[in-house]
Amino acid sequence: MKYWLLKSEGSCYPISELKKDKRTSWTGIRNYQARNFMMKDMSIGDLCLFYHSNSKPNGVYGLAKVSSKPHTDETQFNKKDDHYDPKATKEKPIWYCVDISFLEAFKSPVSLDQIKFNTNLDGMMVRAQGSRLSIQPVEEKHFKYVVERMKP
DNA sequence: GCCAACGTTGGC
DNA sequence: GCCAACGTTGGC
Repeated sequence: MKYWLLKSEGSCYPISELKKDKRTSWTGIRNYQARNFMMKDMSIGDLCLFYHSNSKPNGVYGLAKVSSKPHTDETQFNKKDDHYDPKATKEKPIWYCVDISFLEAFKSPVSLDQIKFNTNLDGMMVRAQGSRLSIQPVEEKHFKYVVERMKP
């Protein structure tokens, strides 16, 4: 069992949308490191912190679970999609994604400020300056601590 | 809206 | 393979 943090722009696809959809394909990832996490390291049942960036406040808004093996991200072939990649072909896809399922929307988010100033979360990747990676591995102790709502 | 950090591209 | 230029992300 592994733990992850998935970033989404709050205005783009918030946890409330995932709650409605129940399940979605995590498409549009166009970064090799993030893609490789999905292709090689994620397993069905892994738990994910659902993080909103560009929000007020930024932070973890809920939980999701990996619910499929990696498969091709169809948006790479769609010219009308924001994430269209002209270099990708059906024969040689470049981008992959997994499906995730809704687990929980927090009543109140665990804000980035709370995460930053809590010594129990020292070393958590999302705290690092300039950390732009949209899929991040999370240590079990950090995951559990956030889920327990920052209580000791 | 600004801008620092960082990933990607492309010329050499 | 280097690195400058450029585009994007994301916190503020």
